[in-house]
Amino acid sequence: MNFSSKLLNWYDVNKRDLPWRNSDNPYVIWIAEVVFQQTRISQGLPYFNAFIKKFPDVGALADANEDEVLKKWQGLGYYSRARNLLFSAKYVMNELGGKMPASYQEMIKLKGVGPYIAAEVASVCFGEVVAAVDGNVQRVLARYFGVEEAVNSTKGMKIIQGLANEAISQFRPGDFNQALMDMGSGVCTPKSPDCLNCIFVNSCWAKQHDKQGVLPLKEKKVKVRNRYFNYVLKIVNNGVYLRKRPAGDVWQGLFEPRLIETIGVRSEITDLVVDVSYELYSAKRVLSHQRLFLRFWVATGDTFDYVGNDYEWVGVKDLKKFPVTKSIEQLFLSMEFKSLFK
DNA sequence: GACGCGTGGAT
DNA sequence: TATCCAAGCGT
Repeated sequence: MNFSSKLLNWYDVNKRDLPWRNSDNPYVIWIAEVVFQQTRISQGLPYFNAFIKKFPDVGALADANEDEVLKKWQGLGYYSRARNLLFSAKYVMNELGGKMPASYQEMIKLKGVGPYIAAEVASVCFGEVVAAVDGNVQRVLARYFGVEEAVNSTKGMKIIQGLANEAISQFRPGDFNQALMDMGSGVCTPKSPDCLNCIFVNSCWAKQHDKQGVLPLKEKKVKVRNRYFNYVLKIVNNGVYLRKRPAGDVWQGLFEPRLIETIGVRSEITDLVVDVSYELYSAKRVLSHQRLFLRFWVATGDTFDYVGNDYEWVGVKDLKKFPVTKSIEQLFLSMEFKSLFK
């Protein structure tokens, strides 16, 4: 039995029961693929469900404004995904007469849809024989076929794509793609793969050569940038003002208290922010591409120019009210100030 | 092709 | 605690 048939037999018994698995609605599959881009199932699942509930079809999404969409995305990360979804939904309504694309070539024209998502939607929804190569597929194929080229290099990606194109089922391309993903997610995992329970234990190149802990090879890391964020809280009418973060930076379009960014950890912040009652909390938060050092302050009195004119402040009616208690600390600890807007 | 983009779980 | 990294894509 060939690779594809064996894989599909395994999938028929072991496929995961996920909310979008029994759907061939391209809108639903599209949303799912975007939500779970670089994101674990456990982390994205509640967001996917809430998003589909709030925006059940492409028309509903297109009718939303950016704040509404971002609100459903808050806490998930990679916020340009949400903005691209909205942009593309409007594109579908305005340019495609409200009808979702019906092919790989049409799908990939959507902003935020690349080769992987286009192939996934096309194979699952339209039965197109196109291999969807993501991190899972890279790993499974690199190990099974013994690809020793770095999978994130151009050469390595072409090799993997070629192997996937050869292996894909002509009859069940969508199931094939999802089966490889389930295999990579549950059996052929990045660390300590479950080789003894793998159907390919006797034919996997990496297993035969004891290289399953080494493959797939990857090239270098991205560098991390340090930044220092000093948040200054001033309680006004039992609420705190938030601003919308500007374009071209982290947390774009989300809300935050008054921010003073410094070059390093600076004690002069007390010179900038006069009449500070106390430093509420000091912490650092590590992102994958930036290391943010966050410090929180509480300002009292009128000497601190809280309502600056350098950015858009939110109206008083939208303020979340809370007393100056430890709850603020917990609010910041959990970064929930991003979710103040209900 | 290189770089930027977010969060939370695992080790 | 520090590091890695998980269903990619846009610029």
